[in-house]
Amino acid sequence: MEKSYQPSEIEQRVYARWEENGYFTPRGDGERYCIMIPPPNVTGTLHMGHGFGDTIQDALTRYHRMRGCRTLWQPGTDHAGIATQMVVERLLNAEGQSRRDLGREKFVERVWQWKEESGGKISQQTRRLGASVDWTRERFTMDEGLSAAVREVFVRLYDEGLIYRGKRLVNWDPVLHTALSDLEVLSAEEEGHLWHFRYPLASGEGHLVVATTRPETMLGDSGVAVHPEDERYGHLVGQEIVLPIVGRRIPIIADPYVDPEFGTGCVKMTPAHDFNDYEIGVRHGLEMINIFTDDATLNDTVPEAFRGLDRFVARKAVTAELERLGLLDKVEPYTTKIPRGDRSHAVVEPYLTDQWYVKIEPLATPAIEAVASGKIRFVPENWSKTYFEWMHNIQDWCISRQLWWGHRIPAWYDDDANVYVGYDEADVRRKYGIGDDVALRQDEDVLDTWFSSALWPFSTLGWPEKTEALDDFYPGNVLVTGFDIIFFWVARMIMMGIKFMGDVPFREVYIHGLIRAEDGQKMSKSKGNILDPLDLIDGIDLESLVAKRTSGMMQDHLAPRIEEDTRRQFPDGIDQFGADALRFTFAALATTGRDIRFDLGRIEGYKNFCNKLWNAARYVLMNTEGLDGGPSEFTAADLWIKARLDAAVNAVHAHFANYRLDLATQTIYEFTWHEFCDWYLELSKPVLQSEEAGAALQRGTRRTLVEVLETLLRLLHPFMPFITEEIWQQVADRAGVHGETIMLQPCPEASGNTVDTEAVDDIEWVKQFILGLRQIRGEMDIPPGKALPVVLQHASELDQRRAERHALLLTRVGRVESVSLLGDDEQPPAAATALLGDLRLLVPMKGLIDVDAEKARLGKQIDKVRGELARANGKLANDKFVNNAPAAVVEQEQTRVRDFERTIAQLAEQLDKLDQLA
RNA sequence: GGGCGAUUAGCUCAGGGGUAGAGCGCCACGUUGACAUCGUGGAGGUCGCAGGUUCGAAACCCGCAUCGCCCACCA
Repeated sequence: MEKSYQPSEIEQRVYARWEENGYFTPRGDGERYCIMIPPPNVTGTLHMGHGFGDTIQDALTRYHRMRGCRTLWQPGTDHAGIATQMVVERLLNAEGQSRRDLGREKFVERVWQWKEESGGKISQQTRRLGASVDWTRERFTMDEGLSAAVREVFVRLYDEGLIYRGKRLVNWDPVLHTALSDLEVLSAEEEGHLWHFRYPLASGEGHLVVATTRPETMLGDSGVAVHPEDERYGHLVGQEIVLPIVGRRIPIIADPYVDPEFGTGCVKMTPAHDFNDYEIGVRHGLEMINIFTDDATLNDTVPEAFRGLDRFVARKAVTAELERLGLLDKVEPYTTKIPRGDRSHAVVEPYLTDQWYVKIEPLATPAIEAVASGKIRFVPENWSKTYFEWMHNIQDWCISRQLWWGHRIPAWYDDDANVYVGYDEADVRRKYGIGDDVALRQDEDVLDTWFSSALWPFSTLGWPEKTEALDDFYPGNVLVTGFDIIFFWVARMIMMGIKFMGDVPFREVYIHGLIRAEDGQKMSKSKGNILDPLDLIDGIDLESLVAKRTSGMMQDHLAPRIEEDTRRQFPDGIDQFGADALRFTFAALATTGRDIRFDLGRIEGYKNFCNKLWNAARYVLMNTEGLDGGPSEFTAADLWIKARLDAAVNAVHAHFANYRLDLATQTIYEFTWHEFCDWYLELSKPVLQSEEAGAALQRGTRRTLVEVLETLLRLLHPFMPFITEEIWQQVADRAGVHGETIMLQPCPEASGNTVDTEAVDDIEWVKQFILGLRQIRGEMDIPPGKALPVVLQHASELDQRRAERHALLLTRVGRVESVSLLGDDEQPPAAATALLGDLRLLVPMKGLIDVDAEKARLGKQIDKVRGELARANGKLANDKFVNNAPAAVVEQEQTRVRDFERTIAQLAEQLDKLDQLA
């Protein structure tokens, strides 16, 4: 074995072997276990969020596979309609072309081509993480099979009246030229203005003042609303306004929506371009005047002078014109929420168009019930509140998008604009009895990407065909995802799963946090603070990192700043940490909080942990060569480490059951480093290296070394698959375990052996003994190599027996030169002291130890214990405590007081002795 | 406006009615036969603030402050 762990040499070779041998495919006839991967964008690259989610899912998958489950982790990718289309359009633009130049068919071909080019990338990156997904079942949301599922769902929902087409106000993205769902619109506060305009009354006498943040929309006004009980305006309701510039007569209406306290209490109504106005407009039969084109430039319904103007240009023009007319009352600075498309960042326009909708209420009701009844459990539980909050206020889902990349809507129109929905044109003709003489053309629109994602838990398993896979793996066990897509995806899968499979798509939803940069900022390209999981695995030099972070920037002016920050934060680039260290870090950070700051210190620490494990394995291998099956005897240390291992195994199982992977990793780390390496390996050395220990004892220790290591590797494997496989291949045979791969070995279970408490207590005693000496050594500046004579005072029979029995350990590990007993009537020598209960360890000074230093040390210890004693005594002096606290607690407190007093007495006595010496 | 969360060691975070924890960092010492990617010892905290419940609160309850997120939204 290499002297240190070199991940790069191992990982890719090991993964290739797993994949070639088909280890990721479900096997056996154990209980079913299934996780559906949240499909990443097919043209995307792996980011920290994927790394995190994949790590959690892989740990769960490997754990259950090792527990004997017939396990499927279903992989695949999403066509990501808007995102992908935008990327390809940008590529085209760089070539000086637009998608319109190409035409729909050519463009879609081009996207497929791009998908083929880049589509494998994220899958390759997922492999680098060690993800044990079943690649043979990899799916893509636009595969033929999944597309069939989409059509099936659409047709069935339509036939049931749960999908309808309607002309309504939608969120329109004037840059991408498509409708968006409510979820794809992000509102943020931006600074603007509030304009107050005078609208003259048609009677010729006076005016009303209305306020608006969007002056240009006044060209589409079809009313002015006041509150019904507003006495200032009551007499005007029913009268008319002459809309300035346009000259249209529009009514003054009364509607309770209006807040009389705000502004003047008069609101201009633009029902075709504002969601609230639309509602009111519908109630009052106001005219819906669409003043925009698809680009959000003014159309021909407005006065000629304004036609063709962009909305923001029009805003200035309208304001100027009203001012010229003397109708501008005032302008105030005003901060308001501006809705923008989540992809294009263009200001979204409420726009009247024909779109397809899913009638959501009938689907939402059982989906709410599924969570309320506990059929689906959120982890952490809190997220169910978020889910309910949204589901109770859910609106019909706009599913049509005016894009070219996606699932084309299976609807056809005849020349009279009648709609027919079916699987394909032939089906439509059959279904509706339409002859070949009638021309049909298919709807131009595609479906929202999330429509196909919503079917993922069953479409990937072959639905609507009745497949074995569906029987096997629906419903899945757990969905692992970030909270940002609970609405987009989780809720919709639940609705569709219940609707079409008659059962929920998964039993549990594990929601994890967002990975943030070290300073708590969101990682983003424009901030230049992105960490690429692959760079953490492979390492990257500074120049490459700078180039990567500053290239392809949307805003070039940020580049120098990013370069500077990057050079400061990573003067030497990023080290190679390996996939195991990265995964372990993710798992260790998977706490219940919302966001996770990625800490480079942690990954470095866990890389060291890999190295620690590697070297522990080297030690074990060096010492177990030629281990035979002869008779074995076990030392107390052997029995102790097995008991500790059992405890760790049990804890890890419990933590998995609660999805507390952070605690699971912590348990393993603690056991591996601080029990197995720090103590057991050290305690094994005297046995293996000593001539006195018999062959049987040595064999027992060697056997224990290799068996504990082999078990530990299996326990750790879900988190660190590569290094554990690599070591296991060399260790397994010696441990008497045979198999092709650690992946398919059983997960460790506690041995079920009753704990040998005598052995465990002995070793704890030995540890305390050695720790006491080390403390003296450390604080007294005694060279660690210097063997110390130790005098035992107040040694019980048990102490004496232990000292004899474990003399070898004390000598070799504790560097004890000799152990002698002090008789009750003997004067103790001047010595440094450590306490082990009643037992006093004395290290005679003999010029070794500085008296003043030891006095200072004892004084410090006494102070510390006195503080504790005072507190405990305070409690016991309190009658209320003594009378009310449980007896066990009181008793415990009394015991502590006795211990403290004894300790202080012993230390004080020792201090006295040193004082007399002076 | 409604909802959710956070506030614990220098940093990143666990914990949770009865003794304040980890990793990293820091200080000192160390070429001990796995490992200097290491070992040994050490320093370091009034658990955001103020009330309440309790014999006992860092933990439970109420309020406040600061930070963050989600949803809705007054033109």
